[in-house]
Amino acid sequence: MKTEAAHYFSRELLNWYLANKRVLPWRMNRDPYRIWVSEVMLQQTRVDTVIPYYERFMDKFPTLTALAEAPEAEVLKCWEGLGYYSRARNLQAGAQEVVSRHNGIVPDHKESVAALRGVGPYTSGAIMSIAFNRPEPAVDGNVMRVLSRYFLLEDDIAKPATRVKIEKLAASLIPEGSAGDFNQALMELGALVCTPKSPGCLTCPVMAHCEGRMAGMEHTLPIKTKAKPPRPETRLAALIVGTGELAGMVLIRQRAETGLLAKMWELPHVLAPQSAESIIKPKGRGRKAAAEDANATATASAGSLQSVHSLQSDILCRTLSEEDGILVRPTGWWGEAEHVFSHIVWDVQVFKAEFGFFTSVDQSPSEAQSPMRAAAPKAAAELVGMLAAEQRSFYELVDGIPAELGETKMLPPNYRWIGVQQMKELAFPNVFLKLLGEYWHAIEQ
DNA sequence: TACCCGTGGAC
DNA sequence: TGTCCAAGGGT
Repeated sequence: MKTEAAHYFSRELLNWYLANKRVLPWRMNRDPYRIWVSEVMLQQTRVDTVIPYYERFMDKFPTLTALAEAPEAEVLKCWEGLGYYSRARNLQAGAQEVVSRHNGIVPDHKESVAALRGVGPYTSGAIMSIAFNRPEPAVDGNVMRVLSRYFLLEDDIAKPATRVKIEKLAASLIPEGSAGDFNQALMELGALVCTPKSPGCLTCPVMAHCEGRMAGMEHTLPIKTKAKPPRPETRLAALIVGTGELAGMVLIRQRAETGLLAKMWELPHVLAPQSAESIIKPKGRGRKAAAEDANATATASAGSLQSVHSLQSDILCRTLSEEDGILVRPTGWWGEAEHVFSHIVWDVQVFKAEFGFFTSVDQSPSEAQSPMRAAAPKAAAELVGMLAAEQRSFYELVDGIPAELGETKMLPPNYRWIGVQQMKELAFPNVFLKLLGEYWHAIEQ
């Protein structure tokens, strides 16, 4: 059953959309492949951000077959900077499924589309309605906000059950024969008028019967529980520069096939142990205050930030040898960068380092020669003490590596030396794109 | 269910 | 500067 208010809502919204819809590159036609790519890119991503990526992507992979047959690395490179990289790999996997299971034609069949990799309830509904005009709901954050306000729904939209409920409502509102336009109208209204912060009720085509607005609740709806704040992590990264024949090159590594930033390239880095992190970032304090603390502590003990950096670079090199089996020696602190994920915040401390062997025995740290040892903050003293013995033998090992072995034979399979040119071929997360960009720029001078 | 997955813009 | 959050899906 459909109430009078619902009829009014659907009609007015649809008319508004037809008169006000934006011109967007994925609205040129109703090619299911083009719709599909746009919907995946638009997941958790703004229209303005997506447009240039979409243009480049469709230019490079104009057809579903082209995408299915492309090297995965090229797809990932095309997605570089857009985030949520599993979307790119799942999209290609989905395209390959269409090739193998549906003769390369996106099926006009709800269950088949929904079964494709990376296609969930929203994307399935979007493809079915926009490309095939099938009366399926496509409920995203916009739709939940618009309908929560219009029908004064106080369900928590962060809960999956709420999306299911709103899907049923949205399905009941689809006007005969206009599923694609109506679903896009709901999202367009949410994006342009019924916005999260300051909804433009005065220009809203359905203001007259909006229950949320009539109750004065347009600013409090929708109800949404707050997300957990991201956990902070200090990452110790190595900018390992080549010497001799490898001068001008940098050592990078590729991440694992699953998980965070899967298959992306990066500077080698390790998680700073809690004990070391707490020296720099006392609990519950901001980074700035923490840095001042570190300064103050270090100054008081006649060491300075240098001592903290020395401790960190020792941990970095030791952990890198343990975890990846590569032997490097730090040559100094290089820089810092922040990287914010949905659930983690990285404070990346970058240390310059050299690979493999060292010719000068004088560079070998010892109790007497390492300023960091003598000057380490009290909190670090214990940790330094524990590490000292291992540390000495570690550097003795590093110093003993012959040059030719160090430079060529001892790279793990996921490690590569690159010059500035390979940056165009390999996909990096933004933080390493930025850091490496700064490095190439610096050595140009 | 509750996490895990990026990034940038707006306020 | 911090906070929210954007056309979500996978596990």
